[in-house]
Amino acid sequence: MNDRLLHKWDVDLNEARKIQERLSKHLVLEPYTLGKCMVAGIDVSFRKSTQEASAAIAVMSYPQLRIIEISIARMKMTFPYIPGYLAFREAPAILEAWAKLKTKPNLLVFDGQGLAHPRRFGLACHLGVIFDLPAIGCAKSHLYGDFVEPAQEKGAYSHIIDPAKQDKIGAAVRTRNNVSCVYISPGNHMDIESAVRTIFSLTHRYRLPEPIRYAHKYSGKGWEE
DNA sequence: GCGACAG
DNA sequence: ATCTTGTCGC
Repeated sequence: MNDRLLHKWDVDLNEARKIQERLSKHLVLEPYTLGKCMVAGIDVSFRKSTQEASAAIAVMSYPQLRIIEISIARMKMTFPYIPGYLAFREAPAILEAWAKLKTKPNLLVFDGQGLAHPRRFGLACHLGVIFDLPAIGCAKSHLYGDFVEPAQEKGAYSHIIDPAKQDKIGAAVRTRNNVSCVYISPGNHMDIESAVRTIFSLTHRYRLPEPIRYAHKYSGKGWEE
């Protein structure tokens, strides 16, 4: 964790944008090779009625993909959902769940965008930079950039292009036959091809990679009592 | 002004 | 994301 880059989350939109632009200078895009490690799936669910957020971090061993530890944290949410600023809504709960985690993972998979973002700094980049760990954004829907629909067969993918600079910022990926795409982009210490390759390695029977499936399952399980 | 818009 | 039952399709 790079404590020097921690900042307040209760800010206005102009300040939030400046924080994204400042922290994005710390992004490192580089090849990543998946090997024996601890991989974490991270997801947050909400309760509209109580204005509460529930973050879950599911740590799994790779390549066994067995659950090693689950950390859940609930808290009041303050920041609204604004496309392009998801980190300011979800990060506080994620950081609290992280603090309670015994097993610190060395690869992070987030339920949201990474580089495929208007300012190239989605949720996966923001927390990937703060944790200073390899991170991947794995979103269930598209936010920013142009792409052509990949073939329907598992394994097919096409690059997401930034309409501003015309360069690659991610990929629309078919993880199973005849399912909708997932949108993959680098978070930190990761390049596009490494991110796509890694997501395929973490995906088995379902559309979403295993760490994300478990994180989603447990984030919605923090409401009992 | 119009359409798009992670969770 | 959340609020919700049954229901269409492989």
